[in-house]
Amino acid sequence: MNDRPTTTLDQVARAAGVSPSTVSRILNGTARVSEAKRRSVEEAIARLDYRPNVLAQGLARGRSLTIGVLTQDIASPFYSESLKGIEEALAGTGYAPLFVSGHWDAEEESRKVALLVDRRVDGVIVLTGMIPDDALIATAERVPVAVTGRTLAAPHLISIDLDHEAGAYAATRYLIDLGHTRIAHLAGVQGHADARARLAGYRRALQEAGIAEDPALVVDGQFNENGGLDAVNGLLDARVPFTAVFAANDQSAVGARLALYRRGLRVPEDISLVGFDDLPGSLYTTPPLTTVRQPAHELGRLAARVLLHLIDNRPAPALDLPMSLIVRDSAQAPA
Amino acid sequence: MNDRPTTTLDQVARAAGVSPSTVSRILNGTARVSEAKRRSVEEAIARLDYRPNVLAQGLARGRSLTIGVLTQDIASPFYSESLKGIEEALAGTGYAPLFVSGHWDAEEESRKVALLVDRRVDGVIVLTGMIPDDALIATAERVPVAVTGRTLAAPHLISIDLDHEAGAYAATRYLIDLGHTRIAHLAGVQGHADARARLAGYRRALQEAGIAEDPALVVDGQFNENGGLDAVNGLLDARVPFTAVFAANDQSAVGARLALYRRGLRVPEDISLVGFDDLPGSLYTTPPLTTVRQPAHELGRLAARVLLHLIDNRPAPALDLPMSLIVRDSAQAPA
DNA sequence: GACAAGAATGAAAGCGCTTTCAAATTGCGT
DNA sequence: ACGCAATTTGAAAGCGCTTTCATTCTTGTC
Repeated sequence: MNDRPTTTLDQVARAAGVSPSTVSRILNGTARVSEAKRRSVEEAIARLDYRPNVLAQGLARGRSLTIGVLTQDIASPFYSESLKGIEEALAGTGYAPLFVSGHWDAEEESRKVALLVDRRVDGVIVLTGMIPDDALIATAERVPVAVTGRTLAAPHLISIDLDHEAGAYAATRYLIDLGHTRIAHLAGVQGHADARARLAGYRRALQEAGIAEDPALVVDGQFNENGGLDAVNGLLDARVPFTAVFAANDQSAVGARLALYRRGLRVPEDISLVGFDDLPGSLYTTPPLTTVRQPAHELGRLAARVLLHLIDNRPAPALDLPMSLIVRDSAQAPA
Repeated sequence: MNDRPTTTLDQVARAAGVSPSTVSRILNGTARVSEAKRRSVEEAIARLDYRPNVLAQGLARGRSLTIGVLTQDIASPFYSESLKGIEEALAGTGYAPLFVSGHWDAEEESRKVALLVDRRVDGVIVLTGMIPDDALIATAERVPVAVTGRTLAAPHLISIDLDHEAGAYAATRYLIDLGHTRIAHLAGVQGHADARARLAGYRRALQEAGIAEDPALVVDGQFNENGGLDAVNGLLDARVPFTAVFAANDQSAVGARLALYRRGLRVPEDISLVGFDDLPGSLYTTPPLTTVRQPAHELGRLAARVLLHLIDNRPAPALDLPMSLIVRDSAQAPA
């Protein structure tokens, strides 16, 4: 660019015949100012179309009015709901969210968090992720942090976790109560905490029902469509008998559903299917998917609110968010 | 926060026994510096764990290294692909994207653009939207703008548009070539330019094929799942005969598909279905959706690249991106 | 009507960095 | 060994705003 006719606070001050301090005071309501000057300044602001430079304000005040948000994939149907929740919670507070993606890579996540810190964000929200606890605790020494998907306590750090184990238990239990005993599980990404917890819930439900776990029934679903597709194909090819599948997330459930469709297996008449997450789209799959609802949107909202409280040292609001089974049409009693 | 032990460039300079200018020069490679000082400064930086304050840099240089991105809904499956493309194109350039959402409201879009300008972003990308052309041209006077979804020419403003009419024509033509003559169209949001263009393409294909347009066949699909669902239900309830539906976007196609499923109508055996957009999920619907591919990801990438070129006055790269019909399994010749 | 207390205002320093400008250093030719 | 140009370096002035501190102007009080 070449031509940028930005008008500054000094110009406004001069135009209004007052000092810069006065203009600043009026802008921020920092102190009482005589009606006459106020009017004259406001007039000058309007006339010159003056807009404060947020960067300069940030530098002077030592706060950027920006919240850094580390997500894994900005296009992930699940996390983007949380982003939306964050955006919503921040709307009207003056803070703007700065989103960065870690792509499920601890290294990259660390780099991105560093980027946020370099930009002097006033707080950081970490939506799950593989970044180690210590790294998080360390950044919490420089800037308040709110993290989801793990339980962790440290100064200037607050964590919000949901009970994935319980959610998975409820889903599996539901299938068992329907009469299923051969329930396949499409497990999530190895090493991912949520994946582990969901598997554990699946196991506990089986165990409580006195159903011996068949290792052949738990296969890798990768948390994505293609993984679910491959997993079910594998099961079918290996002729492992099953009447239901509990997918570790909706995306792999959708993949599973397609695999079944291709083999001419009907859902839920031949095979019952239950997912996890309750993505917006899961309401419109054929048939609509029975799934465990994760309040992604609320989670984002809550994380943002909690962080704001942390930033100005107010006591944090309540932190519990429920998981709930949403019964739709993709599961029924086995034939 | 209370304790923030940020180390500054001055401290580094003092620790290394040089002037701040020298440190700055080393940091930015702005000028040659003796090997000895360089080493000493680098050592000090490492020892103090110094990280430049990007805000301060921005203020001093007059550029924030931030690109503002106006999208409509950060959780939209379509636009988030573009966001990802933008993120990708910006990675490694030093620029970070600042995403804001306009929610398809001209007013809100304007406010959000203002917010971006106040934050002194170095450029703005507008992903479609309802904000009027003049408003865009006006902001282009303060900061370079790249806008998609419309054709517009102005200083410091570049637009990238795709040929929606042609895409819709191709989709409709495909159905006609398959032998369909009763083709319903689930139109997009009223007043939305893309919606209009797609409707026009549908009409042109019909016309060229000598098929008289039946007004009863074009219904409002609202660009979303529920709209598609309602639209098809309406069609079915009104007993309007049709053998195929061309939805103005994939989301409404998914809704349509569910409506058909609920009525026991098979896709594609009974009704053929074609969408528009090629969302990531459309590959996994049952059956996989035949649709017009919009290169959302590439569009984002291109917009970002073009903007970067605009920012430093380099000639812009080529701007054409193709729409293409992706044939999958949701359409076939009528029974 | 004089004086202390309070309110409104401005001067100036500073936030952390870049960059111009001038001074100090170096190298080189002769 | 000397002078000049080419380098390297530092001082200092911003970038646009906030905020402390001191000053001036009002009030209210006796």
